[in-house]
This record gives sequence, structure tokens and C-alpha cells, in this order.
Amino acid sequence: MCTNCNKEKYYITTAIAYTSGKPHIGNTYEIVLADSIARFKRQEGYDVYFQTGTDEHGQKIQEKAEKLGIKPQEFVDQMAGEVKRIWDRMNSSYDGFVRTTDKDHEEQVVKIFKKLYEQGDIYKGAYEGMYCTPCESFWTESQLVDGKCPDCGRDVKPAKEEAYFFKMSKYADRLIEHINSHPEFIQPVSRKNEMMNNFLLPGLQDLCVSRTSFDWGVTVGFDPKHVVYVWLDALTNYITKIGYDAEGNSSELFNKNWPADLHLIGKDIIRFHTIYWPIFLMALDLPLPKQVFGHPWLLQGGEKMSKSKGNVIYADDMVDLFGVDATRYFVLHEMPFDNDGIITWELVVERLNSDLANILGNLVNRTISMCNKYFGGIVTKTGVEEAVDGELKAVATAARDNVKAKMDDLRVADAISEVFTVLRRSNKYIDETEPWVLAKDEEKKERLSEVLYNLTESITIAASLLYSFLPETAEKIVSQLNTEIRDFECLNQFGLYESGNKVTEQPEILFARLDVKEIMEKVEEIRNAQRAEFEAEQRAMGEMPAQDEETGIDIEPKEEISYDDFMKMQFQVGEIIACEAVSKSKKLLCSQVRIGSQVKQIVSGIRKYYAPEDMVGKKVMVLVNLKPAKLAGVLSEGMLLCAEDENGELALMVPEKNMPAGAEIC
RNA sequence: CGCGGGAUGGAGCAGUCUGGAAGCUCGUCGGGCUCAUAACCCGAAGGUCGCAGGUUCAAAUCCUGCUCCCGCAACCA
Repeated sequence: MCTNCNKEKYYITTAIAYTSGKPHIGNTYEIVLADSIARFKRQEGYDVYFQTGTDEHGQKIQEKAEKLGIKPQEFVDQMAGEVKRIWDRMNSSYDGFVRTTDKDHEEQVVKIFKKLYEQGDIYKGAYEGMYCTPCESFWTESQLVDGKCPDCGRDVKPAKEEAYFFKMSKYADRLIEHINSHPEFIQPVSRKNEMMNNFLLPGLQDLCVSRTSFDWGVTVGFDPKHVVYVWLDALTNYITKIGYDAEGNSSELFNKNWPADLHLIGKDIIRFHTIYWPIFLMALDLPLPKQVFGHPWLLQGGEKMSKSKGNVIYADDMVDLFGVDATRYFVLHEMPFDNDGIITWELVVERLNSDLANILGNLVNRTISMCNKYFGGIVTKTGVEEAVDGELKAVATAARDNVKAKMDDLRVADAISEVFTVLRRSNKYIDETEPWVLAKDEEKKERLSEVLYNLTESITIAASLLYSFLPETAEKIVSQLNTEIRDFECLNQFGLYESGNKVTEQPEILFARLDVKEIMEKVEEIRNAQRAEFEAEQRAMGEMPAQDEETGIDIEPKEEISYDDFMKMQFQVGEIIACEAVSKSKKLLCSQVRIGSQVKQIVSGIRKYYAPEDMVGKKVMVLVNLKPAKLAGVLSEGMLLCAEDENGELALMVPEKNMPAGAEIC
């Protein structure tokens, strides 16, 4: 309880956005969802603190900055600015924006690390594995390919690197106990079982919490060779930014707000938030957050969005085409509670037209038009009631508690539907009361006035409830009705709209209907621009050679070899006499290849381009004397040679004339 | 047998835990209405609830087996 204002506090956070790339609509969803919850809690009367931010350390970011030829700090400054700009554009009402490169945050991370070390939860140990010197990488036995480095194929040797570890196991039992006794802690519940069965119950490994292989991170104060593991760094943002101090001088803000009421995160990082984070907090002797909600993902037409697929949808493009509130509406509405949601441009247009334009916008527009047409804009309550009014009033006054019930369960999409129930009922009410018929009869004038009053009142209630989700639209509506967003407390009452008020003379169209075809043409432009941008970026990072369509593809030049080197390789024509898919893999085909008098089994990653039955009978170019290796558990004794284009499309090499199986290629 | 999620009218989903008349939104078709953004209201068609068994008076729901899809992991000779 806040001592100043008597309001109960509510601390909500989003995950901090990783700054390795521009966030797409799937990432942006989280801030909109959090914003809606934060706004709703404020409306309900909570003293809300809403924090978001950016996660800016780590190897990936260091590498990306290097490739772009700029300093990591410069890179994350750009990305953080971009994230903040998009969050602002989505009209998110966060109170705090943390960057993990903020001085005060970094200082606390150092202190926290030190504290945990001094009390024995973090200890110095060694990370053991197989080390590839040229690649500067550790690999586990299972990652090795044929006993060699999976990246460069060179020899690896066992090596040890000193590192700090966190004693996870020490707190595991306490965490299991907490999760079991607080069923609301992990939401949705299905995730709880996943965490328990996969990680907690089998036993927690101690976590390596420092790195020496790169330096873009928070340096361990007492051992500057090491940087703090990104997750230890990132997770603590929830306490550092509101003023936690590991040495005991925490701020007012922290004391008031911790523990957090809700960490809103994506389902992919639930493990970090429901296992590592609580354990870190236990070690710091702090209370655990009350709830962690791992929301589902927004998939583009059922697929994950990725730049290389060229199917990414960005918030900016959506806002340009549809506006902020339509974008907010779509992501909030289309995202169910525990399944992934689907977004396509066509679906967005459909939702916008049917819900926002037809049901909401048109209702407001027709109501205001009638007020103007019949009463010069003056809305008067006359008290001439009829039976049909009862149902409208019942629906309108019940909406508040229905919305609240859904919001309490974090079912935001369902909460919005509750508001639309009021709007749909209002449209129906117009049909039932037929104002245009009443208008023709002078004696029905008072009844007509009452009908329009009831509509105006219902819309005011609906708009007030819509405020958390579509703040701009809600404001526009009440402004057109010449009233204000109504207090949450009164939203279960009917008849508070001030009788005699005058609505606007010129109702503005809230959401114009859109034509799918026109939108799709614009989308095509966006896609083209995106593709060009992606290629430019790849080139900037040196991952894609400048290409000229006339001259074909250039590849990374390889080291010069001697004729003897070439002659070491034995190429022969092979005839595929049988071929089947490798059952444990999606990409592999296993072929029996006749080479002269012998038959070799060869596994190839070409299932995407060749069906097993198409392979049989083909004569192909085979590298015969490659050392056999197992792929997905299947022995492969050679390699079928293919040409590959920039899209990964493959073509088997076949002799230009018919040649016998076994013919040497040289 | 790597881990997990899913399969419900043309599309997107709810319902499954706690068996008891198959529901919502969109689309389609028909009708009504004209205040409104060709919007709104009413009605209809359309489903072997992935497949096959089993339990039960009763199964979308519980049990067993299978198929397909999607993530992750592994792997792309």
C-alpha cells in the first residue's frame, strides 16, 4: 500500500528487448499487452509502476557490431533508440525504461555478483570441454563432428577455462516448494509442468555465470578477465532500475514496488524467469515475483517470422497502414491465452473492417448522426422507457465486471470481446427501436430522445472500458460525445451521461473501411523494400557478397591447393540403386550407391529437393574416399555432389553423357 | 522410440482438466431496414470434433495405438 495515496501498488514488467535487431510485431505485442494491463490496473485504481527496456550485452551483439564495423556501444545506442521509438509509437505508458548499459544498473550487477560470491553462492570453477583454438570455441563431446570442430573441421583438444558457477542446486528444493504452493506463479499452468518435469525434478545443474570468450558485458569487479553472464545481468534489471542496492541502501521506489506483481515475458524465456531468476532472488534474500506469464507468439501465417524468409511484419508498417489503435487491437485480439496467434495482412484487414469499422466506428457514427438529425445534437434523458431498454442496460452495466474478470486472469483478448458485446448489443438496440420510425411521429419524440440517450450512455461506458486497449480511440469517442472517460467505479451504473449535453456536429470517421486489394499492393511494396534492406544489411556485415545477376554467384575464395591435393580426392560416377528417407531426420536421404562393383551407403541433406523415388536410377558425381561418418545415427560412406545457389536450392551433378557406374571423374 | 505444442463446418478459434443436446467471430447464401463507413439486424446452409480401437446408459472430452502438422534439439559428407 502506498503511504502517500492509499492505493495498492502494482509493479509490472516486460522482458527487456534484446538489441540484436529491430523488433517485429511479434516482439511489439508484448509491450502492447503489458501496456493494456498497466492501463487497466491504473483505471481500477492501482498505483502502477510499469517497466520495460533493452538487454544490450552479450556475444551476439558484440559480433554483430564488429561485422558492421562499429563499437558495440554505438550499435546498442542505435537499437535501444529504435526500440524506445517503437514502444512510444505504440502509445505504451511505461514508467521506467531500463538499459542494461545504464551506469546504475551495471554498478549494481557488479555489487550483486560480488555479494553472491562472498556469501558462497557463486564459486570459481572450471569449464571443461573440447577446445578449438582457431575458433576460440568450446564444444561438448556430442557437438563434435567426427571428433573435430564442427565449425572448421580442425582438431580439438581437451581444455579447461576458469569460470564462475552459481550453486543452483542449493535452492532447488525451496523453488519446487514455492512453485507447488503458489499455483498462480507460472502462467499458463501448462508451462509449470514443463518446467518441473524438464528442469527441476531431474535436478538442476550449477549454472556458469561468467564468460571470458568476449568482453561486451558487465566486468566482474574483482576478476576483470570475466564478464557477467548475460542472463544474470539482464534479469536483475527488474530490481536494479527501481533502486535495489546490494549493499542495503535500496530506494523508496524499490521498497514500495518489490516484489513485482507480474513479469510478462515470451514463452521462450520462461525457464530463465521461473527457475534462475527466483533462485537468484532467493540468494539475495528477496521475495519472489508474484506471477510470471509466458505469453504465446504471434506467427506470420503459421510460421515464425524471420528476415531471411522475408515474412517479417513490423509495427511501423502496420501503424503506417492502419494506425496505432488498429494495430494494438489486432495483436491484442488475435492473441489467445496459451496458443500461438496468427497474423497475416489479410486477417488484419478483415478484423479492422468487421470489428473496428463496422461494429464500433459505424455505431458511434450512426448514433451521433441521429442525435444531430433529430435533436440538433442535444441528448436528453426523458424517462420514456420501454421493455427493450432493460436488456441493453443489463449488458452495458455488466460489462465492467465481465472485463475485470477476464483481465484478472490475463485473458486480454476475451476482455476486449466483452466490450464488443456491448457494442453489438447497441447495434441491435437500434434495430429494435427503429429511431427513424419514431422520428416520423411527433408524439414519439420523447421516446426517440430516450433511445438516443441510452445509446449515447452505452457507448460512453464501452469507450471507457476500451480505454486500456485503444486509448486514442476511447478519447476520440468520448470527445465526440462531449463527455469524458468515466471512472471505473461508476462503470456498472447506467444513466450518468449528462442529460442536455450536445454531441459533436461533425462525427469523424474513427476507422475507415479498407480494401484488401489496395492494402496488399502496399504490402508488396513493403516486402520489396524489406528484402532490399535485408540484403544491404547482409552485405554490410560481409555475409553476402555483392551480387551481379549477370555474372552469377561469388563464394568465399578457398586456399590454393596443389595437383597432388586434388588427386587425393577420388571422384567417381555412382548409380543410385535404392533410396529412402532417414526416419529420424527431416532433411536427410539415405541412398545405396553402386560404384563399380561395390555399393556404398551415402546420406545426403537433400530431402527438401529430391524425393527418394526420384533418386533411384540417377547417375551422380560421388566423392568416394571421404572418411565414413554417422549422420542422425546412419552411416554415410561418401558424399553426393551438388551445386547450390544463394537460396540453398540444390542440383545434383550428373554426367553430361551416359557413363558407367564407377567411371572416374578427373 | 530426443523434448514440447497442435489437429473441431471455407478461414481463425472456444469447448477437453470436472463426460451429458457441437459453440463463437469472419466468410457464403436468403431476408429485413435505411440512422450509418455498401455499414446494421434476422434467418439458413455447411462439421464422421485427424484415424482406429476401448471404457460408459452417454465420449470432442477419459484410456490405448496410429497418422499428419508446427516449434525446439540434433543434423544438413
